[in-house]
Amino acid sequence: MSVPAGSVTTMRLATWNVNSIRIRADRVAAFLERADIDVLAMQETKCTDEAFPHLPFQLAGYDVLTHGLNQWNGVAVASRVGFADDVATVFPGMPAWGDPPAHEARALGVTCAGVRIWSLYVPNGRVVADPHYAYKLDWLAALRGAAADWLEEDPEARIALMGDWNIAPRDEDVWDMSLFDGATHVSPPEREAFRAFEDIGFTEVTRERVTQYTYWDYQQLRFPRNQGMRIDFVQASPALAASVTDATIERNERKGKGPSDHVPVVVDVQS
DNA sequence: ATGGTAGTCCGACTA
Repeated sequence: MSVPAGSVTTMRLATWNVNSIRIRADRVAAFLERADIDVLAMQETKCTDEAFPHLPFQLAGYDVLTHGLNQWNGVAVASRVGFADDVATVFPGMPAWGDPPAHEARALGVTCAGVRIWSLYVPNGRVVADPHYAYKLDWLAALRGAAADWLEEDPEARIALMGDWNIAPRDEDVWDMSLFDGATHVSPPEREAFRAFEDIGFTEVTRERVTQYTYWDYQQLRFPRNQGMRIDFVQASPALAASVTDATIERNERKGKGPSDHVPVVVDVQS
């Protein structure tokens, strides 16, 4: 980014659950170019670091840092403004899962042009009675604790917690609340876990700027009927939230051949 | 029409 000193420039950040990057790399790279994105946080890449398709991103002018262990989960960040060397694949206190317990590939922290980006794939939870649900709440509580510590260390830090939160924080974030009675994504404890980021100073910066679902199930003609959910969000630290100028949800990316079931969420920030 | 969608690695799991 070569600009005259003193001029105001903006940086476009985006997050997108790509639901397998190997079958969608060309489509994702084309979106980055078309939408003029500087940094993209991806979730559900569903591939190992070795298998990640870097070429389409390189051709579009992006470098990609990846964190994938197997065919499940997987996160990555593509940047055309570079990366600092402070890369993290877990946040402090992040819960492990499984037997033997291990950290899943659900978080990737990188710094791009002074913004600390966390690409996050919050555990789904499945059903309220499932151990995955408790894991989800533990994971969110640990993330909040870590984020509070980062802000305590540096109150001016520009931090973006962006990704697939697997939570619909408000009733209007699902098309029919009666169908979600007793389900995950809308339960009070999940909603409180999401809201509680406010208490440590974070602001969800897309809500006040755009109204749109971010996810439509592949089944039951959910997209043509606009029966979706809003579950992808950007929680910004105070310094970053203050520099946000716009936000969009790229609904058109759900159309056409071979879409992800999620669409990109874009945030413009002053650099 | 007793299925239904789409991804992974290849009958089952995840979302």
